[in-house]
Amino acid sequence: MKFDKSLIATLREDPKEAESKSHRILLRGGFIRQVASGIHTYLPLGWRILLKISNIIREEMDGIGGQELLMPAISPKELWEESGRLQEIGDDMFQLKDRKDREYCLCPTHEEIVADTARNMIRSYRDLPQIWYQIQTKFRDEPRPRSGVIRSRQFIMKDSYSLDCDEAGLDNSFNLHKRAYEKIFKRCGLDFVVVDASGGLMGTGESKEFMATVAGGEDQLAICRQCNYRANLQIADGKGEPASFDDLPIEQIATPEKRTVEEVTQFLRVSPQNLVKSIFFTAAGKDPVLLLIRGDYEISEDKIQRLVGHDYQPASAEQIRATFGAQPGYIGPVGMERLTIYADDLLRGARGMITGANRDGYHVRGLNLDRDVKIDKYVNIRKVKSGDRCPKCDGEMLIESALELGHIFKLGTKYSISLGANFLDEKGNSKPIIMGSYGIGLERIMACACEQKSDDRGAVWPISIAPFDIHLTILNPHEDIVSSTSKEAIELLTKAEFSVIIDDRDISAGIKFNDADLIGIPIRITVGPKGIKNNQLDICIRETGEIITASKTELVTKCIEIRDMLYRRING
RNA sequence: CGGGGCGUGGCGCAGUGGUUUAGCGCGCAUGGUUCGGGACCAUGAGGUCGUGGGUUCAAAUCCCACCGCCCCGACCA
Repeated sequence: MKFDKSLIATLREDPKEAESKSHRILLRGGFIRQVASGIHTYLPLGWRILLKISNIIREEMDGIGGQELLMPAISPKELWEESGRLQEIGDDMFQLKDRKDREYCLCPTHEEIVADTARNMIRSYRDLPQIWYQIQTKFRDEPRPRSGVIRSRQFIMKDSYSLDCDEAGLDNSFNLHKRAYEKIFKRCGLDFVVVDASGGLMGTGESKEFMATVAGGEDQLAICRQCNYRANLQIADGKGEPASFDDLPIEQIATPEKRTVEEVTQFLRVSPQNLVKSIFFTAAGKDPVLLLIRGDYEISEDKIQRLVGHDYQPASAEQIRATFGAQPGYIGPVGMERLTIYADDLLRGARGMITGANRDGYHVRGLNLDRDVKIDKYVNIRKVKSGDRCPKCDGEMLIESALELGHIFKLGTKYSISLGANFLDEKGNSKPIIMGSYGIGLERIMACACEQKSDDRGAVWPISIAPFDIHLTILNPHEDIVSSTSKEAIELLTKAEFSVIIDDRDISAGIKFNDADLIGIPIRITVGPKGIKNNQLDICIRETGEIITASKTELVTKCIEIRDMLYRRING
């Protein structure tokens, strides 16, 4: 492909809207173009990367017996009402009407369509197991798209779905996906870890996330320094140190305008460990719960929702005032026997604690959990913090920021039951199909490669997903000797099945080199009059900056060597 | 949804009530000189100053409303 005839517009300056590394590089290098918030055009260079990624994914999905199909991006609203997810997904769902006023959703994922297909096509245990997958555009009306392509409202996902007769079959499909995913991300040249994750709205079954460790990622992981325990911070468990203080009689103390843990600890000159935070959760039509946690920890909403249900949310200030007779910041468990109270297990037996007095401007001190409060249950509802001990091996836990590349879930029967996707087993009994669902964000792989592999000059694409293998930079293209040599080189390289982008623009060398660095093709070959005089072409490896010289006759062999070396570096 | 910021040729910006045709750098077009890490000269094209209303003799500039985009937070299969 010729550079000057292609739709590549590199920008000299960073576009002002781009903040994250990947967003800057993708915009500046002409890989993507933003059309609206969270909605992008993938320009030829970016699209070639996404196609390379798709091919790797296809190979590995086909390798585990996946069958590729394509479901519609648009679907009748009723399907989502049937599964109950219209309400769960809420405003994140893009919706539209046709000319007859019939209502549709733009699919954010496809469990409902899969279950609908299965209920019509799967009859017998003999039809199972199945793995269906597609590579398709998804829509989610994110409240805040960010970081370019990392959190967008329209994006490409490989989603697959497994259908099995029983749990053992699901385990098998799940493990097949786990291994395929490990191969996929490795082949894309990324550094990643597999962590325990929360099913969220997908269900409560086992789930694993494939996380790339990057600075400024959207998610946080708790990772043990010693063993292999690693989990999404939302669900991670850790051992903390219990803390207890002097046993004193309970008394009210004035804490005017001191609401937050920080304000109260400063005002009373105590440590955050000495405080008990009270968090009130409510759900429509259900009894509210009061949750207690020590001041030096944050609650994990995920753990709480697992405990009480996904419909529970933090209460509004009005609900808090109505129940406790005090403003948020001054509420506490004392005298609230009529409420269900769950306390974090680190608070078990704690004495001499400080908490809200259910009176504006006052806290109580000398709180003894065993003596002064009726705790219904002690459970772990806190987020791990750096320095906590690993639940498996007691090693030190670290918190790292990460980017979610893929997520695999054991759905079980959530969708097959709600949509009536059943099969007949050997004995002729009708049973719900056991499902799993498995997603990979394609643009996130592309962005992640930027985040992890680029340098201050621009992108450094892993050769497996690079838009081209070779960037041919032709200097002084009008000199006959240069043009004839470069023609020969192109012919040789093309014959050897390299994909080549050819830059013979009549502009200064520096621009061409800088563009090549920015675009980040793994191998750059320079053809110029100086080299030709010495019968040599320069081959530059983008990743290392290493320059290897080759004569025309050696060119192809050396490029093959370098390409193989770059692949070995990825695949080991 | 809360807080902050920004909308002026393709990109980055200046101009914040009164110099006739709204500037600058980059890019773009034409011609010429250059040519191994963002060269130079000359000429030229390109703008409803986000949108709508208002104030004024006069608005990119002041006021009001709306829209869009970015960042932090809330949220996030």
